[in-house]
Amino acid sequence: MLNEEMGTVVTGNPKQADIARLAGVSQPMVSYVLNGRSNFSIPAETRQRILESATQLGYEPDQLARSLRTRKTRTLACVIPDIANPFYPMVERGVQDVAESQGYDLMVYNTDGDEAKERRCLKALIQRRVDGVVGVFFHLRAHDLKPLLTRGVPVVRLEATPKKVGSLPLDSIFVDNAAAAQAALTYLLERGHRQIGMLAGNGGPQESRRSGYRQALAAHDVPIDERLIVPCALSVEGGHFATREVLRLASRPTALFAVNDIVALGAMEALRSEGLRVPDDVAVMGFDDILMARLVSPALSTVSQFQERLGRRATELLLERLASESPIPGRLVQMPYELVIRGST
Amino acid sequence: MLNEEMGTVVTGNPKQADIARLAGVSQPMVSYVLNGRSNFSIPAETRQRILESATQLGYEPDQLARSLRTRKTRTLACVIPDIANPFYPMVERGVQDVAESQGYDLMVYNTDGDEAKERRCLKALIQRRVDGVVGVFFHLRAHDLKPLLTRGVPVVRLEATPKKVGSLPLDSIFVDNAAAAQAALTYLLERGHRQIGMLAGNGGPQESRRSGYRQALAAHDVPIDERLIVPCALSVEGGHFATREVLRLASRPTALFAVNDIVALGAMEALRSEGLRVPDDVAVMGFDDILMARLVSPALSTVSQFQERLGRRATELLLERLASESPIPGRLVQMPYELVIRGST
DNA sequence: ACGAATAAGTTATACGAAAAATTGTTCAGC
DNA sequence: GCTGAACAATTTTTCGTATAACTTATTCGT
Repeated sequence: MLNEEMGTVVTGNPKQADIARLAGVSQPMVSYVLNGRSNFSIPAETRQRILESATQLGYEPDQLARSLRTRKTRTLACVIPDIANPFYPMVERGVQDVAESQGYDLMVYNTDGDEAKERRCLKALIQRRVDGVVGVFFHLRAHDLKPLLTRGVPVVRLEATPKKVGSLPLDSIFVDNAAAAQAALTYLLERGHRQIGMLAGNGGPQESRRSGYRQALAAHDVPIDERLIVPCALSVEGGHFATREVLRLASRPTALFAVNDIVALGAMEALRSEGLRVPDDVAVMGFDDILMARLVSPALSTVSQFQERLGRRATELLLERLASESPIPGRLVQMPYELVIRGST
Repeated sequence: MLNEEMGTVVTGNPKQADIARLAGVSQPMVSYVLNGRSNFSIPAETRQRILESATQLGYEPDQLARSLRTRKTRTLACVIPDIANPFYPMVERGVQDVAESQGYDLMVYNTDGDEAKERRCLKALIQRRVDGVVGVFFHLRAHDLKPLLTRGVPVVRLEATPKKVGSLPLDSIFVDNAAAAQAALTYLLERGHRQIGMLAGNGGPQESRRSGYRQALAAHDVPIDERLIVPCALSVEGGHFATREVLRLASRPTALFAVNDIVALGAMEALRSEGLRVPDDVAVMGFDDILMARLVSPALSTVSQFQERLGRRATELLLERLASESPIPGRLVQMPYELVIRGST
């Protein structure tokens, strides 16, 4: 298309300068009108002319340029280990919905709980100048997040245990995993189980859940048989395999507590393939309450963490900081869990 | 901290200009060294001085400024209906992995298959100057994507039917859902089923699957009983409810074909609650092969679309365009499906 | 010894929008 | 008639980086 003034061909996107030329005003005038924030009045006729030129050219503002100038990207980041882990989609959805409601877009990073990836991700967050971060970090501690925090980027961590708070813009939102695991175990103990296997790996919230397991047994004066605590990969196959292991023991357990629902499903699969009935021969308890839990049969007893609410609340904390002018000291927010008893126990 | 030259307080992030001052060179020199792309040589000593100054100040490049200048954001967008739908996490993961391997970060948008949200999303993609988009669009057609495409932003659509290709940078990658549904139905027909119910709603790929259902019946000269085609919401509850409906019919089906696995699981739930055995009383066939499918018992027969591969391949197509200097005409790529027979049929 | 080529920089400008500073003009008040 | 608000709009500067274009010595071939 041709520009009437000079006959030059206009490549690329129309910008405010193009609108200005067409409307016969200056570029800043266009900016003022389009953003509606000028401390002085603009004649309705001029305003109209500018708006019309804008639509005529099909103008779309360049967020990059705007962000560079304003130092705000209207972008949040959601850092999680793995979106393919059924626990996280609902978390992300919660984050997304709250972010979107306030006009923020979302970047998503999968770290696989890998330290190198977490660090790479951190660097990307800094360089991209995201406005805020909600994330699950298995390796990065408050100290590692400092480069972000001191640059004024608030972070909300999703945690499994209470964390110390400081003055940096770092909040922690947590479900007390140890207490939740203890509640689950207590239920099994009260149902009369004494030989209870635990399937868990290392890292992340698994430690807290295992310690909840220990505390519950101790509280009921049940001696802890270390052989019943079986290391296990966080997958269906991991649960399957670990269950076969534990069934070989002379002191075969009457109940299994899996570190999460995926592992629990693997356990149920293994039990079924061994011809054992759930819950009559072996009871199974999971953790997380993913969608699948209520759909298997028998339906899986588990501990719900209300993942979507977790994501929503975390993002609310973040947005609160972004809205507030005065600095807010670090906060620690506890979120509820709920023991969900179904057919598997 | 103080700047030695003027005693001014340095707020904000260190920038190249700060490094330059510290190293006693000009800002462009810093840019040249840090990016390693100068057509002229730089003495090792100067280079060293600059690099040291950079690390000393804890410099992190500003992607915003860089993107504004280079017109590249190294950002891809992944547009999907709902990450909480178990079909999509693996797609996203595939996209993410390929994107990451080439140094691209990912923005994720959930549209809920809602037209207004799809349009809002489109606007955001334009304004943010993402480098490319892979997405599932239920409402936006090629024409609607033009604002993106003419601005040079390539798009890869995930589809359920073959699409026309043009000269714009728009690719379609599809699994022939009609053929896949037909294959699933053919299997049921060959197993002797004649009364086969279909649970499906409207929109998206559901139309293709329903038409595959019709074609298969027609090909086997089985008259189509419209009452067996039950409208159904895309959820476990939807499947449950629709199944109860279909069981009320005088001509009760001996098999059910659900439009996706979630609905199929709802159907199995309903059948179980009615005291019917799967597959002996009623066989159930799903679609998608989500993780859950193989974990329920009986395990669900279904049609796999290899979601992760879908996401990976789509992103590869996108990156191919971004890497290529010469324009590439629109492409249409067919991806395989696979009938997965398990215990439910 | 001369011009050309090279080394090692510097200066200037663009990217697009927003914010700050500046220039005119009009008009009220004295 | 003059000062100074009030207004209307313009011009300039800024954000941080990349890159083209230009400068100044120094070296080198002939």
